[in-house]
Amino acid sequence: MKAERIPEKTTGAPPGRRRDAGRSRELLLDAATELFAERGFERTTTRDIGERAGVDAALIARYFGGKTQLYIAVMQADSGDNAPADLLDEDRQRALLGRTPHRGPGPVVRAALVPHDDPVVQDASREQLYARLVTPLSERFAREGVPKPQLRAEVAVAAFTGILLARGSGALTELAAADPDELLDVVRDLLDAAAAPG
Amino acid sequence: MKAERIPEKTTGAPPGRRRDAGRSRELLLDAATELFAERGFERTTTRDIGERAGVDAALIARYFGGKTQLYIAVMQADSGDNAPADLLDEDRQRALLGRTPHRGPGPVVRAALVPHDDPVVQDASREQLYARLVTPLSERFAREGVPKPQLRAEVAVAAFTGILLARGSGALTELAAADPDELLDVVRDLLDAAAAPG
DNA sequence: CTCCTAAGTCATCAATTGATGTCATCGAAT
DNA sequence: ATTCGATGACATCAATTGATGACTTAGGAG
Repeated sequence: MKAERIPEKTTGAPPGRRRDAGRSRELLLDAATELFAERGFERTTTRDIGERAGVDAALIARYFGGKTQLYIAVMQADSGDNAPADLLDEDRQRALLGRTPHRGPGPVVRAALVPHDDPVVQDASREQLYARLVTPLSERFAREGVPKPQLRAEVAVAAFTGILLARGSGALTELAAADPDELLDVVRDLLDAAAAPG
Repeated sequence: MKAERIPEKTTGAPPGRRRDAGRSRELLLDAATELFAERGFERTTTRDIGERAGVDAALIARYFGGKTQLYIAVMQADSGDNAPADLLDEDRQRALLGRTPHRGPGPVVRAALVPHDDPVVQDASREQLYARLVTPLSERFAREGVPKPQLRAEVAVAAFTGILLARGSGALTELAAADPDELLDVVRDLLDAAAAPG
């Protein structure tokens, strides 16, 4: 699996050094991000991550401290580029729905439905989840005078996450295969309804 | 489920026989039903099941053939009392939402979001899922002239299952603690929206 | 009461998995 | 070229978990 045979020796800047801790770290982080999104934390083994990254799995412990801390690192990276997100914004919906058909929700969103063993991780992801999705939506509902803003926000997040998870799981065939824009129409109907009681 | 007592050695009375294969089988089945709903298949160990049932875990292999077949038995029992269910019916929603606060979806519904390792189990639960929930809803949509009936039905099931899962996971506090009837109002808004294209 | 089968208990196995330690090797600085 | 710290490969450990088989015992048949 050491297929990463990049330019042997280029100029001064070494983009393809055979030994590069930073690069190995990145490869592990990327592989873990994918696998955690596809299968979740429990069903992803460190050996799987190492194999997909093309890096020895033992380096997970060295560079991150362990599988759990690697998950936290993935979560932090995921949080980095996603600021507080309005779940009712169409662009945001499209971004969360994602382009890749066979991939579940990211670590933070996933935390809404699948609790984590380690309470530290659970609290951290929950905090992110509320900060980035639930609370903004709840405040928006409150601003608009929607009756039970907090509950409605949580229900909307749960429903949306369920759709993401189902799309990744493949159990619901048409949902898994649906074109993103086509799916977006239906999802918008659902989420708009959360904002419009009665 | 049957709320039978735990065997008491002191009573030599017939109803609490100390050795009763049928009873032990039932106890294991009930305990497994609870635990699978609470934690899902993977995170439930045979030892957990045995402990909650008050029965030696080794009997799982004897009476069911193994953990996987026990799951199938739970699924069959779950399918038994639930005929094809209209997800838009309020009583049905209430039944699926359940009374017990801290409990996730049953094995069949759960299969919509969490794929199973064993393809045999996956197919069986998927078949049940479609027969009992997706297809009836899809046909109803088609009957009512809703545009993309199949996709809308799958999205509705995914959203509803997400809510069930979130309620069981406890990550979304207000959703987990909400009164069933209160929650039902919000859920109805969502599901009705699936039937009414924007 | 005596037996004998079904029921239950227990020890243990094999596979998986996360983690750790050791050792070889690369590669940059001198 | 030499050296030495950083990097990675590999073997292995300990814990978990599903499963199996041998042994013990209850409890009804005769």
